[in-house]
Amino acid sequence: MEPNLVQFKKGVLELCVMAVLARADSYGYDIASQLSEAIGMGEGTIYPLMRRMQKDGIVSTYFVESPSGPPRKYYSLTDLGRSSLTAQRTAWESFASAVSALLRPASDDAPPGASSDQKTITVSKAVRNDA
Amino acid sequence: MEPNLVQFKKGVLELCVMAVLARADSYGYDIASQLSEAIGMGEGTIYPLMRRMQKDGIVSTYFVESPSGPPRKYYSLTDLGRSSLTAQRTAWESFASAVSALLRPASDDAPPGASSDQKTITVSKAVRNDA
DNA sequence: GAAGGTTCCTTGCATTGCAAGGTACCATTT
DNA sequence: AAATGGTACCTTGCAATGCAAGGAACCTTC
Repeated sequence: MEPNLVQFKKGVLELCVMAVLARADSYGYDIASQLSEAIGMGEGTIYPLMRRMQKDGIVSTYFVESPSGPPRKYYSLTDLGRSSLTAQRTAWESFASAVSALLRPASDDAPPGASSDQKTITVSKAVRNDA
Repeated sequence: MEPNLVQFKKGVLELCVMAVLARADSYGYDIASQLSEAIGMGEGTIYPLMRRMQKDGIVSTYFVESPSGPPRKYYSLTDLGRSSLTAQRTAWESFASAVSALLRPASDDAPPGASSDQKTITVSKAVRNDA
């Protein structure tokens, strides 16, 4: 994954982790692998993240022996985690659509109920004298 | 805007600023106002950001007198800025669609050409003993 | 001249993703 | 049995960066 995605990844990680766990319980190394493929998350990121989420009551943990290494620490979404997922998913969707709206070039940004401040600046003829 | 969006805002700001400037040149205070409405960006954020972008050759600046305050420092996308916008827009779209894919619950995540590692973990019967 | 909006700016704080490094378990190879 | 390499856990330090809070200057209105 190109390194210039770095800037986008911030903060959505928790949401992605919750999404992964909503499908099935999983353990750190595997979550990291999945999210490394999907959005380029590094492994070093997952453990602090998971600890934070556990501290916040989003996930609970249990151990399961691994056939190929140290015991796996599985994470499971709590009820709080599930409701947090719902909330954050909504927040993400609204955020993403706001960004998409910004991204589309036309100026049809006056959907029904717009605030109608005197927000039209009309840069008319700005004299340039930049370097 | 709810404070729990904070986590999503990171890093996309530059893209949003470029999108705003692609429509029309603008000045810090106004960009901040627009993005404050759209995605909840704080004013204190814009000035370091703009300086960074100028240093990186993404924008150039020129001053225009204001009828209602100190002179406005207008920002204009450079050619580099325009191509950067294109690139980052693409990156954003692919990132956003990756997150959306994660977010949709079904497990149809094996599109043509999947890597086919032994990636199927099947949590089968994990014995829970969490606290 | 006080108040308040506009417009620029800075400093300090806190969050947090990442790279790099470390430990340990297990199986296979030499 | 030593070495290798994959799995799986973890930590430390760095760097980026969004924000709140504060400040200064310009302007208009009361």
